[in-house]
Amino acid sequence: MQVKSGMNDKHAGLGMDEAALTEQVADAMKAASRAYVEALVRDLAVAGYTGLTPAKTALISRIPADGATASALAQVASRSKQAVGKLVLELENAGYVRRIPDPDDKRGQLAVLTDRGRQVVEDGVRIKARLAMQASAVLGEERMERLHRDLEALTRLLASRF
Amino acid sequence: MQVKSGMNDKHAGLGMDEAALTEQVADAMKAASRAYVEALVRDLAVAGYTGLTPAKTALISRIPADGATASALAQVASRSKQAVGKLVLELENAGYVRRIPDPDDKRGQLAVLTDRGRQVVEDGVRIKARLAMQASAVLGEERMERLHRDLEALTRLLASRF
DNA sequence: CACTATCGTCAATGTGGTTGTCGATATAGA
DNA sequence: TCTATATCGACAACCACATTGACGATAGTG
Repeated sequence: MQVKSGMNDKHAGLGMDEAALTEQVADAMKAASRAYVEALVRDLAVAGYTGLTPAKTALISRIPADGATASALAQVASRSKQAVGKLVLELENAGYVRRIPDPDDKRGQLAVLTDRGRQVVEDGVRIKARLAMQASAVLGEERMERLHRDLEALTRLLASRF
Repeated sequence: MQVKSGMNDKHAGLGMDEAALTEQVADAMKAASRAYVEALVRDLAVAGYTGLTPAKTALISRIPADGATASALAQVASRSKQAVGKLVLELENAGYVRRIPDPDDKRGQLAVLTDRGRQVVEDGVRIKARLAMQASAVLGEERMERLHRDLEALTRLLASRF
């Protein structure tokens, strides 16, 4: 926004530091998001739920009780149909999901949770709640919310800067 | 930490919200870090530097003026030698890097920047500085620093919780 | 009935990474 | 000096995650 003004010289000494700062922050964002997902997957593995990956855990938690088509899941998960189809297949092989013919559409399959699938989703919610409590214990809720807001503000800035 | 106490009922109404919060924050962290890297790569592409990807931009900025071996780069970039070797090869094909025999070690190759490679690193620094300025204009430096600290605190929490 | 949109799948590709293996060279120890 | 052992970079295989394009089959609309 203030980029138009030619006051580059003023920041000459700080330019490097500021650049390093944002890049470090970007690295920190990536590290933190990875750490979160890995903690979730690891805790699930500890609880006995094997064969899960970050992408699969993210997808399975979005399967409603009455099932969903791959296309519907693709929409809510912002993924391609192909990507979802593959993940659903792997979730089926791992025993968390069963695919049944869609009674309303002979083209489609309905992905429904197995008993084990329902269990992993339930335990996933518990694990996420525990992670949230631990995070709040360290930062506090207010700080978590500000973190969330600031991250979204940065995302908006960086994305809409086309 | 407070997980031992059995006061789950007390948070019954908030449990879901808190869980959703951290997951949303994790998504926000991922989105923001992606947006940053994509902004960088896109700005470089606009500046005429094609054939670059996030991983390549991250690596090329770590190549010192006098060059480095793949193994040395692997260490500073926390990647495997193979991953670095592949990226260096692609950077060479794109014209940003040249590999010369290491005078001190007949086994190794030295990756050195070409003129174009030096240019892309320089312009990358400028682009990062601009991104940092824009970010500071939105959040302010203090808020950026707090963001950084909080992200690192969360990463520590999630990683050392094994 | 014909046309078009959508269903899920196949194939190919891209990006970013891993482990294991291997010949060649470095280097330290007996 | 000779012999282990460590390291260099490369090859192959593989994994995770995602994309686009094409396709047959079915749905739905005019």
